[in-house]
Amino acid sequence: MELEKITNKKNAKPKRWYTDACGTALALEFFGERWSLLIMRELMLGPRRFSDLKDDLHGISANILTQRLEGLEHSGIVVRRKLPPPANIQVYELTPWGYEAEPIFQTMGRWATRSPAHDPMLPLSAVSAMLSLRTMILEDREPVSMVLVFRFGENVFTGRLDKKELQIERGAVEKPDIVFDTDTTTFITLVYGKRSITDAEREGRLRLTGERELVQKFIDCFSLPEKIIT
Amino acid sequence: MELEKITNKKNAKPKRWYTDACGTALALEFFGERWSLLIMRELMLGPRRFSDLKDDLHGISANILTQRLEGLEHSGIVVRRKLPPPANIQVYELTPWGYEAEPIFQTMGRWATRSPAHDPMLPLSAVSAMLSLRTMILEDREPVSMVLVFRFGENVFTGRLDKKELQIERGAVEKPDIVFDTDTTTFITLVYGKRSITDAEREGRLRLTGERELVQKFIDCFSLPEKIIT
DNA sequence: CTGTATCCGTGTTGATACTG
DNA sequence: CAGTATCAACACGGATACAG
Repeated sequence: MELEKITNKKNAKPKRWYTDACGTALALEFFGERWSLLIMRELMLGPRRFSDLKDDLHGISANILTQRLEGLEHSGIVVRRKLPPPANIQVYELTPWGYEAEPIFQTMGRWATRSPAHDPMLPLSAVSAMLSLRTMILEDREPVSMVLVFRFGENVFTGRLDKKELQIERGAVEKPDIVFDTDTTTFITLVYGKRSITDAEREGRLRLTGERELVQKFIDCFSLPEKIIT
Repeated sequence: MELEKITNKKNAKPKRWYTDACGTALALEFFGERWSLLIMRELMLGPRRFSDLKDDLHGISANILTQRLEGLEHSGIVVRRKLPPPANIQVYELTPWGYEAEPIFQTMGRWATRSPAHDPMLPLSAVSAMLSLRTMILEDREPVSMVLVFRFGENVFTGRLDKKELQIERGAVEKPDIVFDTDTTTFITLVYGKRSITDAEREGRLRLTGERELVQKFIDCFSLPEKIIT
Protein backbone atom coordinates (compact mmCIF):
# COMPACT_ATOMS: atom_id res chain seq x y z
CA MET A 1 0.00 0.00 0.00
CA GLU A 2 2.75 2.38 0.97
CA LEU A 3 4.75 1.37 -2.01
CA GLU A 4 1.82 1.85 -4.30
CA LYS A 5 1.31 5.37 -3.05
CA ILE A 6 4.93 6.24 -3.66
CA THR A 7 4.88 4.65 -7.07
CA ASN A 8 1.85 6.67 -8.03
CA LYS A 9 3.58 9.85 -7.07
CA LYS A 10 6.78 9.22 -8.93
CA ASN A 11 5.83 7.46 -12.13
CA ALA A 12 2.47 6.67 -13.63
CA LYS A 13 1.80 10.32 -14.32
CA PRO A 14 -1.73 10.37 -15.61
CA LYS A 15 -0.97 13.67 -17.28
CA ARG A 16 -2.90 14.37 -20.42
CA TRP A 17 -0.84 14.46 -23.56
CA TYR A 18 -1.71 15.98 -26.88
CA THR A 19 0.28 13.34 -28.76
CA ASP A 20 0.96 15.71 -31.62
CA ALA A 21 4.15 16.25 -33.58
CA CYS A 22 3.36 19.96 -33.90
CA GLY A 23 5.82 22.23 -32.16
CA THR A 24 3.06 24.32 -30.65
CA ALA A 25 1.52 21.26 -29.06
CA LEU A 26 4.91 20.28 -27.65
CA ALA A 27 5.41 23.76 -26.25
CA LEU A 28 2.05 23.39 -24.54
CA GLU A 29 3.19 20.13 -22.99
CA PHE A 30 6.03 22.11 -21.44
CA PHE A 31 4.26 25.24 -20.29
CA GLY A 32 0.59 24.84 -21.16
CA GLU A 33 -0.53 24.44 -17.58
CA ARG A 34 -1.78 27.39 -15.64
CA TRP A 35 1.00 29.70 -14.34
CA SER A 36 3.91 27.97 -16.09
CA LEU A 37 4.46 30.60 -18.74
CA LEU A 38 4.15 33.43 -16.22
CA ILE A 39 6.76 31.77 -14.03
CA MET A 40 9.05 31.67 -17.04
CA ARG A 41 8.33 35.35 -17.60
CA GLU A 42 9.40 36.21 -14.07
CA LEU A 43 12.66 34.35 -14.63
CA MET A 44 13.45 35.97 -17.99
CA LEU A 45 15.55 38.73 -16.44
CA GLY A 46 17.58 36.57 -14.10
CA PRO A 47 17.28 34.07 -11.25
CA ARG A 48 14.67 34.48 -8.55
CA ARG A 49 13.93 32.78 -5.32
CA PHE A 50 10.75 30.98 -4.42
CA SER A 51 9.23 33.80 -2.42
CA ASP A 52 10.05 36.40 -5.07
CA LEU A 53 8.09 34.34 -7.55
CA LYS A 54 5.25 33.80 -5.13
CA ASP A 55 5.00 37.53 -4.43
CA ASP A 56 5.18 38.65 -8.05
CA LEU A 57 2.76 36.04 -9.34
CA HIS A 58 -0.23 37.49 -7.60
CA GLY A 59 -2.63 34.71 -6.65
CA ILE A 60 -0.46 31.61 -7.09
CA SER A 61 -0.37 29.25 -4.16
CA ALA A 62 2.81 27.73 -2.82
CA ASN A 63 1.99 24.15 -3.72
CA ILE A 64 1.19 25.07 -7.31
CA LEU A 65 4.40 27.06 -7.60
CA THR A 66 6.35 24.05 -6.34
CA GLN A 67 4.66 21.75 -8.86
CA ARG A 68 5.25 24.10 -11.76
CA LEU A 69 8.89 24.64 -10.91
CA GLU A 70 9.35 20.89 -10.74
CA GLY A 71 7.68 20.50 -14.11
CA LEU A 72 9.75 23.21 -15.73
CA GLU A 73 12.91 21.76 -14.22
CA HIS A 74 11.96 18.35 -15.53
CA SER A 75 11.45 19.80 -19.02
CA GLY A 76 14.89 21.39 -19.03
CA ILE A 77 13.57 24.95 -18.94
CA VAL A 78 14.49 25.81 -15.36
CA VAL A 79 17.39 24.86 -13.14
CA ARG A 80 17.55 25.06 -9.41
CA ARG A 81 20.76 26.53 -8.21
CA LYS A 82 22.21 27.09 -4.75
CA LEU A 83 24.10 30.32 -4.49
CA PRO A 84 27.49 29.91 -2.79
CA PRO A 85 27.97 31.05 0.81
CA PRO A 86 27.48 33.48 2.34
CA ALA A 87 24.30 33.95 0.31
CA ASN A 88 23.63 30.25 0.57
CA ILE A 89 20.13 30.52 -0.79
CA GLN A 90 18.39 28.56 -3.47
CA VAL A 91 17.30 30.25 -6.65
CA TYR A 92 15.51 29.18 -9.79
CA GLU A 93 17.01 30.13 -13.10
CA LEU A 94 16.21 29.58 -16.75
CA THR A 95 18.46 27.35 -18.79
CA PRO A 96 19.96 28.86 -21.95
CA TRP A 97 17.12 27.27 -23.87
CA GLY A 98 14.64 28.72 -21.40
CA TYR A 99 16.01 32.20 -22.01
CA GLU A 100 15.48 31.68 -25.70
CA ALA A 101 11.74 31.60 -25.12
CA GLU A 102 11.62 35.39 -25.03
CA PRO A 103 10.22 35.75 -28.57
CA ILE A 104 7.19 33.78 -27.42
CA PHE A 105 6.42 36.49 -24.87
CA GLN A 106 6.98 39.16 -27.46
CA THR A 107 4.66 37.74 -30.10
CA MET A 108 2.00 36.95 -27.51
CA GLY A 109 2.32 40.38 -25.95
CA ARG A 110 2.16 42.26 -29.23
CA TRP A 111 -0.86 40.28 -30.31
CA ALA A 112 -2.82 40.36 -27.06
CA THR A 113 -2.37 44.05 -26.23
CA ARG A 114 -4.32 44.88 -29.37
CA SER A 115 -7.43 43.56 -27.65
CA PRO A 116 -9.80 46.14 -26.22
CA ALA A 117 -9.84 43.92 -23.12
CA HIS A 118 -6.25 44.85 -22.34
CA ASP A 119 -6.19 46.87 -19.14
CA PRO A 120 -2.83 48.50 -18.40
CA MET A 121 -4.05 49.62 -14.99
CA LEU A 122 -4.03 46.09 -13.62
CA PRO A 123 -1.07 45.14 -11.44
CA LEU A 124 2.15 44.57 -13.33
CA SER A 125 5.32 42.92 -12.13
CA ALA A 126 8.64 44.66 -12.50
CA VAL A 127 9.86 42.00 -14.91
CA SER A 128 6.75 42.42 -17.04
CA ALA A 129 7.30 46.14 -17.25
CA MET A 130 10.90 45.65 -18.38
CA LEU A 131 10.03 42.94 -20.87
CA SER A 132 7.30 45.09 -22.34
CA LEU A 133 9.98 47.58 -23.36
CA ARG A 134 11.85 44.91 -25.27
CA THR A 135 8.54 43.84 -26.82
CA MET A 136 7.24 47.24 -27.81
CA ILE A 137 10.48 48.83 -28.99
CA LEU A 138 10.11 50.31 -32.45
CA GLU A 139 12.13 48.83 -35.28
CA ASP A 140 12.61 52.11 -37.13
CA ARG A 141 13.41 54.51 -34.34
CA GLU A 142 15.84 57.38 -33.99
CA PRO A 143 19.33 55.95 -33.55
CA VAL A 144 19.85 56.95 -29.94
CA SER A 145 22.04 55.40 -27.23
CA MET A 146 21.74 55.77 -23.49
CA VAL A 147 22.05 53.95 -20.18
CA LEU A 148 19.11 53.92 -17.80
CA VAL A 149 18.33 52.69 -14.33
CA PHE A 150 14.80 51.61 -13.44
CA ARG A 151 13.79 51.38 -9.80
CA PHE A 152 10.56 49.69 -8.81
CA GLY A 153 10.96 49.35 -5.07
CA GLU A 154 13.21 46.36 -4.49
CA ASN A 155 13.48 45.55 -8.17
CA VAL A 156 16.22 47.53 -9.86
CA PHE A 157 17.34 47.16 -13.47
CA THR A 158 19.85 48.68 -15.81
CA GLY A 159 18.91 49.22 -19.42
CA ARG A 160 21.31 49.87 -22.28
CA LEU A 161 19.66 51.28 -25.35
CA ASP A 162 21.60 51.35 -28.59
CA LYS A 163 20.85 51.25 -32.27
CA LYS A 164 20.24 47.52 -32.27
CA GLU A 165 18.37 46.78 -29.09
CA LEU A 166 17.55 47.41 -25.47
CA GLN A 167 19.58 45.20 -23.14
CA ILE A 168 18.24 44.77 -19.64
CA GLU A 169 19.87 43.27 -16.59
CA ARG A 170 19.27 43.34 -12.88
CA GLY A 171 21.06 45.82 -10.68
CA ALA A 172 22.02 49.49 -10.97
CA VAL A 173 24.97 50.88 -12.88
CA GLU A 174 27.08 53.79 -11.64
CA LYS A 175 26.42 56.84 -13.80
CA PRO A 176 23.28 56.30 -15.87
CA ASP A 177 21.90 58.96 -18.15
CA ILE A 178 18.43 58.53 -16.71
CA VAL A 179 16.98 57.09 -13.51
CA PHE A 180 13.31 56.20 -13.16
CA ASP A 181 12.12 55.61 -9.61
CA THR A 182 8.45 54.77 -9.70
CA ASP A 183 5.89 51.98 -9.73
CA THR A 184 5.33 49.78 -12.72
CA THR A 185 1.87 51.07 -13.59
CA THR A 186 2.97 54.67 -13.56
CA PHE A 187 6.00 53.72 -15.59
CA ILE A 188 4.14 52.07 -18.41
CA THR A 189 1.52 54.78 -18.58
CA LEU A 190 4.40 57.22 -18.99
CA VAL A 191 6.14 55.23 -21.69
CA TYR A 192 3.03 54.41 -23.66
CA GLY A 193 1.83 57.95 -23.49
CA LYS A 194 -1.21 57.97 -21.30
CA ARG A 195 0.28 60.19 -18.60
CA SER A 196 2.65 63.12 -18.55
CA ILE A 197 5.93 63.12 -16.64
CA THR A 198 5.11 66.32 -14.80
CA ASP A 199 1.75 65.00 -13.65
CA ALA A 200 3.33 61.84 -12.32
CA GLU A 201 5.99 63.82 -10.49
CA ARG A 202 3.45 66.21 -9.02
CA GLU A 203 1.41 63.28 -7.75
CA GLY A 204 4.52 61.89 -6.07
CA ARG A 205 4.48 58.74 -8.14
CA LEU A 206 7.72 59.39 -9.95
CA ARG A 207 11.21 60.58 -9.17
CA LEU A 208 13.13 61.18 -12.34
CA THR A 209 16.80 61.98 -12.91
CA GLY A 210 18.22 63.02 -16.25
CA GLU A 211 17.63 65.47 -19.05
CA ARG A 212 13.98 65.74 -19.95
CA GLU A 213 14.80 65.86 -23.64
CA LEU A 214 16.65 62.57 -23.43
CA VAL A 215 13.82 61.03 -21.42
CA GLN A 216 11.43 62.02 -24.18
CA LYS A 217 13.73 60.48 -26.77
CA PHE A 218 13.67 57.27 -24.76
CA ILE A 219 9.90 57.24 -24.51
CA ASP A 220 9.60 57.86 -28.25
CA CYS A 221 11.34 54.56 -28.90
CA PHE A 222 8.31 52.56 -27.72
CA SER A 223 4.76 52.21 -28.86
CA LEU A 224 1.87 49.91 -28.12
CA PRO A 225 0.31 48.33 -31.21
CA GLU A 226 -2.97 49.74 -32.45
CA LYS A 227 -6.18 48.37 -31.00
CA ILE A 228 -8.16 46.07 -33.20
CA ILE A 229 -11.26 47.45 -34.87
CA THR A 230 -14.27 45.60 -33.56
CA MET B 1 -34.26 27.18 -8.29
CA GLU B 2 -34.63 26.90 -12.01
CA LEU B 3 -33.74 30.52 -12.44
CA GLU B 4 -30.73 30.13 -10.24
CA LYS B 5 -29.43 27.30 -12.35
CA ILE B 6 -29.82 29.31 -15.51
CA THR B 7 -28.17 32.32 -13.95
CA ASN B 8 -25.23 30.25 -12.85
CA LYS B 9 -24.73 28.92 -16.31
CA LYS B 10 -24.90 32.23 -18.12
CA ASN B 11 -23.25 34.81 -15.87
CA ALA B 12 -21.42 34.55 -12.61
CA LYS B 13 -18.43 32.95 -14.25
CA PRO B 14 -16.09 32.27 -11.39
CA LYS B 15 -13.33 31.75 -13.89
CA ARG B 16 -9.87 32.26 -12.53
CA TRP B 17 -8.22 35.40 -13.74
CA TYR B 18 -4.57 36.28 -13.62
CA THR B 19 -5.42 39.96 -13.05
CA ASP B 20 -2.20 41.06 -14.68
CA ALA B 21 -1.62 43.90 -17.10
CA CYS B 22 1.03 41.85 -18.91
CA GLY B 23 0.16 41.00 -22.50
CA THR B 24 1.24 37.41 -22.07
CA ALA B 25 -1.14 36.98 -19.16
CA LEU B 26 -3.94 38.48 -21.23
CA ALA B 27 -3.18 36.14 -24.10
CA LEU B 28 -3.43 33.27 -21.64
CA GLU B 29 -6.85 34.51 -20.57
CA PHE B 30 -7.87 34.14 -24.20
CA PHE B 31 -6.29 30.84 -25.13
CA GLY B 32 -4.54 29.54 -22.02
CA GLU B 33 -7.02 26.76 -21.49
CA ARG B 34 -6.31 23.32 -22.78
CA TRP B 35 -6.93 22.88 -26.54
CA SER B 36 -7.69 26.53 -27.32
CA LEU B 37 -4.44 27.28 -29.06
CA LEU B 38 -4.56 24.07 -31.05
CA ILE B 39 -8.07 24.91 -32.22
CA MET B 40 -6.76 28.26 -33.41
CA ARG B 41 -3.97 26.42 -35.20
CA GLU B 42 -6.45 24.27 -37.09
CA LEU B 43 -8.28 27.41 -38.19
CA MET B 44 -5.17 29.29 -39.34
CA LEU B 45 -5.48 28.13 -42.95
CA GLY B 46 -9.19 28.78 -43.35
CA PRO B 47 -12.62 27.94 -41.92
CA ARG B 48 -13.44 24.47 -40.67
CA ARG B 49 -16.52 22.76 -39.46
CA PHE B 50 -17.07 21.24 -36.05
CA SER B 51 -16.39 17.68 -37.08
CA ASP B 52 -13.24 18.59 -39.03
CA LEU B 53 -11.87 20.12 -35.88
CA LYS B 54 -12.92 17.19 -33.77
CA ASP B 55 -11.22 14.76 -36.15
CA ASP B 56 -7.98 16.71 -36.50
CA LEU B 57 -7.62 17.47 -32.82
CA HIS B 58 -6.95 13.89 -31.84
CA GLY B 59 -8.41 13.25 -28.42
CA ILE B 60 -10.61 16.29 -27.87
CA SER B 61 -14.15 15.56 -26.79
CA ALA B 62 -17.18 17.24 -28.27
CA ASN B 63 -18.22 19.12 -25.15
CA ILE B 64 -14.78 20.62 -24.68
CA LEU B 65 -14.63 21.64 -28.32
CA THR B 66 -17.98 23.37 -27.92
CA GLN B 67 -16.82 25.21 -24.81
CA ARG B 68 -13.57 26.31 -26.39
CA LEU B 69 -15.21 27.54 -29.55
CA GLU B 70 -17.66 29.53 -27.44
CA GLY B 71 -14.81 31.02 -25.46
CA LEU B 72 -12.80 31.93 -28.53
CA GLU B 73 -15.89 33.44 -30.12
CA HIS B 74 -16.53 35.45 -26.98
CA SER B 75 -12.95 36.73 -27.05
CA GLY B 76 -13.28 37.92 -30.63
CA ILE B 77 -10.83 35.37 -32.01
CA VAL B 78 -13.31 33.11 -33.79
CA VAL B 79 -16.56 33.75 -35.64
CA ARG B 80 -19.23 31.25 -36.43
CA ARG B 81 -20.45 31.58 -39.96
CA LYS B 82 -23.18 29.86 -41.89
CA LEU B 83 -22.21 29.18 -45.48
CA PRO B 84 -24.93 30.19 -47.96
CA PRO B 85 -27.07 27.52 -49.65
CA PRO B 86 -26.59 25.04 -51.12
CA ALA B 87 -23.70 24.35 -48.76
CA ASN B 88 -25.77 25.55 -45.85
CA ILE B 89 -23.37 24.36 -43.25
CA GLN B 90 -21.91 26.09 -40.26
CA VAL B 91 -18.20 26.77 -40.09
CA TYR B 92 -15.84 28.37 -37.62
CA GLU B 93 -13.42 30.95 -38.85
CA LEU B 94 -10.75 33.17 -37.34
CA THR B 95 -11.35 36.89 -37.22
CA PRO B 96 -8.68 39.10 -38.84
CA TRP B 97 -7.16 39.54 -35.42
CA GLY B 98 -7.26 35.78 -34.92
CA TYR B 99 -5.31 35.26 -38.13
CA GLU B 100 -2.69 37.66 -36.84
CA ALA B 101 -1.81 35.16 -34.11
CA GLU B 102 0.35 33.18 -36.54
CA PRO B 103 3.65 34.56 -35.21
CA ILE B 104 2.77 33.03 -31.86
CA PHE B 105 2.71 29.58 -33.46
CA GLN B 106 5.95 30.31 -35.23
CA THR B 107 7.91 31.41 -32.19
CA MET B 108 6.52 28.57 -30.11
CA GLY B 109 7.22 26.06 -32.84
CA ARG B 110 10.77 27.20 -33.45
CA TRP B 111 11.51 27.16 -29.76
CA ALA B 112 9.87 23.84 -28.87
CA THR B 113 11.22 21.77 -31.74
CA ARG B 114 14.71 22.31 -30.38
CA SER B 115 13.81 20.05 -27.49
CA PRO B 116 15.08 16.49 -27.63
CA ALA B 117 11.54 15.52 -26.61
CA HIS B 118 10.22 16.60 -29.99
CA ASP B 119 9.00 13.55 -31.86
CA PRO B 120 8.20 14.17 -35.53
CA MET B 121 6.77 10.67 -35.87
CA LEU B 122 3.71 11.50 -33.76
CA PRO B 123 0.49 12.20 -35.65
CA LEU B 124 0.42 15.57 -37.37
CA SER B 125 -2.57 17.40 -38.80
CA ALA B 126 -2.49 18.69 -42.35
CA VAL B 127 -2.68 22.27 -41.12
CA SER B 128 0.26 21.70 -38.79
CA ALA B 129 2.34 20.34 -41.63
CA MET B 130 1.59 23.37 -43.77
CA LEU B 131 2.17 25.84 -40.97
CA SER B 132 5.47 24.21 -40.16
CA LEU B 133 6.69 25.20 -43.62
CA ARG B 134 5.88 28.82 -42.94
CA THR B 135 7.60 28.48 -39.57
CA MET B 136 10.75 26.75 -40.69
CA ILE B 137 11.36 28.58 -43.96
CA LEU B 138 14.89 29.93 -44.14
CA GLU B 139 15.41 33.68 -44.21
CA ASP B 140 18.46 33.56 -46.44
CA ARG B 141 17.50 31.00 -49.05
CA GLU B 142 18.01 30.76 -52.76
CA PRO B 143 15.63 33.16 -54.47
CA VAL B 144 13.34 30.62 -56.04
CA SER B 145 9.67 30.83 -57.05
CA MET B 146 7.23 28.02 -57.66
CA VAL B 147 3.65 26.89 -57.20
CA LEU B 148 2.92 23.66 -55.37
CA VAL B 149 -0.04 21.52 -54.51
CA PHE B 150 -0.04 19.43 -51.34
CA ARG B 151 -2.50 16.58 -51.00
CA PHE B 152 -3.02 14.91 -47.65
CA GLY B 153 -6.11 12.83 -48.27
CA GLU B 154 -9.06 15.17 -48.03
CA ASN B 155 -6.91 18.15 -47.16
CA VAL B 156 -5.52 19.88 -50.22
CA PHE B 157 -3.49 23.06 -50.25
CA THR B 158 -1.79 25.30 -52.76
CA GLY B 159 1.51 26.91 -51.89
CA ARG B 160 3.11 29.84 -53.64
CA LEU B 161 6.76 30.26 -52.89
CA ASP B 162 8.51 33.47 -53.86
CA LYS B 163 11.43 35.51 -52.66
CA LYS B 164 9.50 37.00 -49.76
CA GLU B 165 7.41 34.18 -48.39
CA LEU B 166 5.40 31.01 -48.76
CA GLN B 167 1.70 31.69 -49.15
CA ILE B 168 -0.65 28.82 -48.42
CA GLU B 169 -4.33 28.48 -49.10
CA ARG B 170 -6.82 25.66 -49.26
CA GLY B 171 -7.66 24.02 -52.55
CA ALA B 172 -5.68 22.98 -55.63
CA VAL B 173 -4.53 25.25 -58.44
CA GLU B 174 -4.55 24.20 -62.09
CA LYS B 175 -0.95 23.77 -63.28
CA PRO B 176 1.38 23.61 -60.31
CA ASP B 177 5.08 23.05 -60.67
CA ILE B 178 5.02 20.30 -58.07
CA VAL B 179 2.37 18.06 -56.54
CA PHE B 180 2.93 16.16 -53.31
CA ASP B 181 0.40 13.44 -52.57
CA THR B 182 1.31 11.79 -49.31
CA ASP B 183 0.64 11.71 -45.57
CA THR B 184 1.79 14.44 -43.25
CA THR B 185 4.42 12.42 -41.43
CA THR B 186 6.07 11.26 -44.61
CA PHE B 187 5.92 14.81 -45.91
CA ILE B 188 7.73 16.40 -43.01
CA THR B 189 10.35 13.69 -42.85
CA LEU B 190 11.01 14.42 -46.52
CA VAL B 191 11.22 18.16 -46.08
CA TYR B 192 13.33 18.09 -42.95
CA GLY B 193 15.69 15.56 -44.43
CA LYS B 194 15.15 12.36 -42.54
CA ARG B 195 13.93 10.36 -45.50
CA SER B 196 14.70 10.25 -49.20
CA ILE B 197 12.12 10.87 -51.90
CA THR B 198 12.86 7.65 -53.69
CA ASP B 199 12.50 5.59 -50.51
CA ALA B 200 9.12 7.16 -49.80
CA GLU B 201 7.95 6.50 -53.34
CA ARG B 202 9.17 2.93 -53.27
CA GLU B 203 7.30 2.33 -50.01
CA GLY B 204 4.14 3.68 -51.64
CA ARG B 205 3.86 6.56 -49.20
CA LEU B 206 4.40 9.29 -51.76
CA ARG B 207 3.25 10.19 -55.25
CA LEU B 208 5.22 13.10 -56.57
CA THR B 209 4.79 15.18 -59.72
CA GLY B 210 7.32 17.70 -60.95
CA GLU B 211 11.02 18.03 -61.70
CA ARG B 212 13.15 16.41 -59.05
CA GLU B 213 15.62 19.23 -59.16
CA LEU B 214 12.92 21.76 -58.40
CA VAL B 215 11.58 19.57 -55.59
CA GLN B 216 15.03 19.53 -54.08
CA LYS B 217 15.23 23.31 -54.36
CA PHE B 218 11.94 23.50 -52.51
CA ILE B 219 13.10 21.20 -49.75
CA ASP B 220 16.30 23.19 -49.38
CA CYS B 221 14.26 26.22 -48.37
CA PHE B 222 13.35 24.68 -45.01
CA SER B 223 15.27 23.58 -41.98
CA LEU B 224 14.46 22.56 -38.45
CA PRO B 225 16.37 24.50 -35.78
CA GLU B 226 19.27 22.75 -34.11
CA LYS B 227 18.57 20.63 -31.07
CA ILE B 228 19.59 22.05 -27.74
CA ILE B 229 22.74 20.72 -26.16
CA THR B 230 21.83 19.07 -22.90
C1' DC C 1 12.53 32.92 6.69
C1' DT C 2 12.22 29.53 2.74
C1' DG C 3 10.25 26.39 1.06
C1' DT C 4 7.56 21.58 0.97
C1' DA C 5 3.73 18.22 1.87
C1' DT C 6 -1.11 17.20 2.79
C1' DC C 7 -5.97 17.83 3.17
C1' DC C 8 -10.17 19.66 1.26
C1' DG C 9 -13.82 22.25 -1.23
C1' DT C 10 -14.61 23.72 -5.75
C1' DG C 11 -14.04 24.19 -10.62
C1' DT C 12 -12.38 22.14 -14.92
C1' DT C 13 -11.78 18.40 -18.02
C1' DG C 14 -13.00 14.43 -20.54
C1' DA C 15 -15.47 9.84 -21.95
C1' DT C 16 -19.77 8.17 -22.91
C1' DA C 17 -24.31 8.37 -24.18
C1' DC C 18 -27.78 10.81 -26.16
C1' DT C 19 -30.82 14.43 -28.83
C1' DG C 20 -32.34 17.54 -32.80
C1' DC D 1 -23.60 16.39 -38.50
C1' DA D 2 -23.49 19.33 -34.57
C1' DG D 3 -23.72 19.58 -30.64
C1' DT D 4 -25.99 18.70 -25.19
C1' DA D 5 -26.27 15.99 -20.65
C1' DT D 6 -24.36 13.41 -17.27
C1' DC D 7 -21.03 11.84 -14.35
C1' DA D 8 -16.36 10.58 -12.83
C1' DA D 9 -11.59 11.96 -12.58
C1' DC D 10 -8.54 15.40 -12.12
C1' DA D 11 -6.47 20.15 -11.35
C1' DC D 12 -6.59 24.30 -8.76
C1' DG D 13 -6.15 27.26 -4.81
C1' DG D 14 -6.53 28.05 0.18
C1' DA D 15 -5.29 26.69 4.58
C1' DT D 16 -2.51 24.46 7.48
C1' DA D 17 1.16 21.90 9.18
C1' DC D 18 5.78 20.75 8.89
C1' DA D 19 11.22 20.81 7.92
C1' DG D 20 15.81 23.22 7.46
